[in-house]
Amino acid sequence: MQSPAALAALYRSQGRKITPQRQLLFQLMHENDRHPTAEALFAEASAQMPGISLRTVYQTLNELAELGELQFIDIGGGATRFDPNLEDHHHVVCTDCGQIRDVHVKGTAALRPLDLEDFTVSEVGVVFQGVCSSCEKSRAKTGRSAHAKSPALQAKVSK
Amino acid sequence: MQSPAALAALYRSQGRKITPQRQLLFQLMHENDRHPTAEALFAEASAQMPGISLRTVYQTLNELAELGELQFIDIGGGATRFDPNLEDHHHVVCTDCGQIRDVHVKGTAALRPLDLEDFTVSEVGVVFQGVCSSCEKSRAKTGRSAHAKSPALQAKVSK
DNA sequence: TTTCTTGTTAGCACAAATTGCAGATTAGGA
DNA sequence: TCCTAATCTGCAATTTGTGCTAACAAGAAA
Repeated sequence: MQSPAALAALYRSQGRKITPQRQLLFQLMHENDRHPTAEALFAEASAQMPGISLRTVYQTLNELAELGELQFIDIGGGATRFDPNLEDHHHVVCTDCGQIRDVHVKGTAALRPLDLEDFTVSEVGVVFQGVCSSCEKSRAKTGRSAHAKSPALQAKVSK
Repeated sequence: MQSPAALAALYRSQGRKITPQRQLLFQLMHENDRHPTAEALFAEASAQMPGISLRTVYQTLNELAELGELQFIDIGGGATRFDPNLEDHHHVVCTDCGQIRDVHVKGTAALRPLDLEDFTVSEVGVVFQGVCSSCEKSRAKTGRSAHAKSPALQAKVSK
């Protein structure tokens, strides 16, 4: 996603208005690598602008996605997450805490769908699942099984 | 997912009961490669067993997932989809009609997360996005842009 | 075959995430 | 400053899925 200033220019060039709400959301999403949900972003925004509407957050996120300034990420767990990172990258999900991290991946160009006919592929997405180090630690302590998943991801992790 | 007969045996061995509802759902999911949503499966089941409850469909799908007999797939578009294919495979999504197809992929073992520390990866999932041949055709006819997405996937396709 | 116990089902209420709508508000040009 | 179209807010509605419970029915035991 571009800088707040660049986005403002883009918006103006399209006859869209620059409102305080949009400016705030531009700031909050710019270089945000936490993959927030709409609700999470709403919470952050509310702290700085009490009274801002959740509806406005959804609206703005949808606009930015239409403009190609951010991506939706759906990896199960209920809510859609938003990713302003426009580089060619992929995701790692901790099956314990639900945290999502960006990763660059080597070798995606060599991926070959073996039995795919009559289909024009335009994009490839890779999702790694595993356990982050902090969950690994708390797991060792509590002696939890490697298959125990966080409530957030329980039976929701997809391949 | 195992055959309906094998599943019945598995269920019995665990003290679970074999009900007509379960038998029907076992049949409908066995070797089903359409990746249905719970609602879609409910519709199919209702045709053969009027009165079956959507609640029962959800319940049975969750059971089968707990038993490791099927996977959940979340690729955006709202509803979770179910996949009884237990082979090591991946998915292709048509961004136009939302159809999901199974594919085997060569080269996944060579995928290397480049900037990933403190994380133990246990699984890798690959999703290809593109356009299936039938959508390609109807697209040529109507002259639709390559970015027009189906309502089902509109602004919901994740990487 | 009848009985009994316990797992299941159906159905509805409820919850979470997201969108539709409409009236009140405001950015930004005239 | 004024005007108008774009935007925002708040709420209703929608979609997807789960919690709960009374009615029901497998399947073991008698």
